[in-house]
Amino acid sequence: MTPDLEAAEVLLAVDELGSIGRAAERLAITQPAASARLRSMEARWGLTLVERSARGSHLTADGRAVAGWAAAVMEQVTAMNAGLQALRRDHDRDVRIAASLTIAGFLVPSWLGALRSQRPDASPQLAVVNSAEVTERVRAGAADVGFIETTDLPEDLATRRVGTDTLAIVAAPGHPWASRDSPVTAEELAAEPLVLREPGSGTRGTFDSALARVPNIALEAGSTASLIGAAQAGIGPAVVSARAVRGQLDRGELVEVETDLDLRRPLTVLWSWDRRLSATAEALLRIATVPA
Amino acid sequence: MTPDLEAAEVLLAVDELGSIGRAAERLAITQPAASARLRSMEARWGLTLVERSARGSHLTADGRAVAGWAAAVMEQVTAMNAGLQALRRDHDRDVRIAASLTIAGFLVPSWLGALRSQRPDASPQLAVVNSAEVTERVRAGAADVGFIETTDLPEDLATRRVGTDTLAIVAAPGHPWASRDSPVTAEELAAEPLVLREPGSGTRGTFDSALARVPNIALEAGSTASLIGAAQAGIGPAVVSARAVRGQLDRGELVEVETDLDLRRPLTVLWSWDRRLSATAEALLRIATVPA
DNA sequence: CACACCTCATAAACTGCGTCTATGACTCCC
DNA sequence: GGGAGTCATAGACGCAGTTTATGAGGTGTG
Repeated sequence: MTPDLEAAEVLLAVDELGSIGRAAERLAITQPAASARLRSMEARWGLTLVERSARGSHLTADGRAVAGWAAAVMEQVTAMNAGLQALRRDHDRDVRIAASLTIAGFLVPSWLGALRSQRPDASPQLAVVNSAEVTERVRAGAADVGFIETTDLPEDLATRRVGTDTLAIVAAPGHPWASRDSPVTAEELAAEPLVLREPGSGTRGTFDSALARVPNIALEAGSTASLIGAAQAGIGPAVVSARAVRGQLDRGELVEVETDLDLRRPLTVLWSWDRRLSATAEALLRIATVPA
Repeated sequence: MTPDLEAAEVLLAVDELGSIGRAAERLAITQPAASARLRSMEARWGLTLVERSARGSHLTADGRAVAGWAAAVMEQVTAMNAGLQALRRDHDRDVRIAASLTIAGFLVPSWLGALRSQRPDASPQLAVVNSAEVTERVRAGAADVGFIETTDLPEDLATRRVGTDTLAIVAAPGHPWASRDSPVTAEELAAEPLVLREPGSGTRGTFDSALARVPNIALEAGSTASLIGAAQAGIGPAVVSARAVRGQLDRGELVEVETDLDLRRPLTVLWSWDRRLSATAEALLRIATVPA
């Protein structure tokens, strides 16, 4: 089901280096091994991805398309690895990060990747907790920097805006709202049974205050994946971070429903005035607060 | 370097099914195998991802974060597989798709994934060629549907808007433009040596006509990856599809430069009036033209 | 024009990882 | 206290992918 990843790595290396042998060297395997990986991938799919010649190898048109997809895969894999590495409770860490689930899921791994390339020596530590707990940890010094997605910021901590998260209302393609032309109003939203995160989460807080009413609950769940699954299953429209459903929207598995409500919320980084940030923490801050 | 993918699959299945044994069943392996995969992943990273109990297993907080990242990875893998499958020159295919590189790279695989889930029997065939060639193939009947990203549409074919692609001007963080507050003007763009796609590509065509001048070339390359690499290396600002650099922007490896120019362009699907579309082709069309 | 140098492919042996079968320990619940 | 579920452990097996060693083909050069 999930093969070819090593082969895809070879493909990318060949694209960059122009030769199977040098690609092998880069990946620290022998040339026949690299060759075999490529050949088995080509055989599996019945495609010719690489044009071999006596003066090196270059990708075919198909190969270039596949390389593009492979790069996207590798990007996610790298992000996951960066996240995993940071999740490890380590001895000599450099930056202790606390982040809420949404930010940890969709932004932190990218930042960690960038941090790692800027400062290979850095060993960040990541804790994934809810927004309130993030604030608490930063205040207590258990985390050096914290990332939250709530609108009300603590007064006693240093804050800086790092971006915007937009909530999306998404419905299965068969849902009546999927084919509306007019935005859904707050009244309608309050009347419809919805699929929501649990109270206490930043996502839910944002939605509740934008709605200014008590929502009607079809299902409450703690993980984004569950919400998405429920919406797809037709249990009801779900309210989730737009970033989390980009794939499903592109694929037409879910449809975004327009609304009157302002569902944007600032993403904020927190740190304590009292403690000075390490150089690594400052670098992370700089990466995160890139001029959007 | 790229391990744990099978372990990540187990993790996702455990999250969904609540038990290692049932996860194993879903993945068509035995329970000890699934257990071993998980344990080796946990050992590798020094984390506890799954809380085992006599009444089943559920993810820890760390596990939930990892599962989110894993889902993103699997999504890309699925997209790549769908693309690979469609790339295969097949005998009994159902829809022959032609798409330009940008669309093939970032949208088609998602659509194919959705198509596959709607019509598991479908066997789409994908050709990745430039915009002019796409039109030609549809006209000649060598492709059933074509996707292009140029503004001038052929009069003799049926067309429908499927979305918008926005070009982004991106520069390395060290580049002077990276820290500007004012948009870059057409004059400035024309004066600066830029990293661009080759003439004839849809991307280049859009840029040239928006610029309405002859650009100054720092480097011309045929693949998006090369452009990105060149921009990161500081050879000059690059002009690429915004979708292609989302990761680099999030990670702060590149910075988007604001501009006066309108760099949006419609994405269009083409087909021939003469030939009737297969049911599968129609389904694909419906997926692609989801109400944005 | 021949030789050196690069490319990639082939062949055979080996290593080891991951899997399966079989079993056991534990917890919960009736 | 038995039964039904959970997951872990142990040992044997099989095979996939690797390495080393070699060969074949094209390119360029003195």
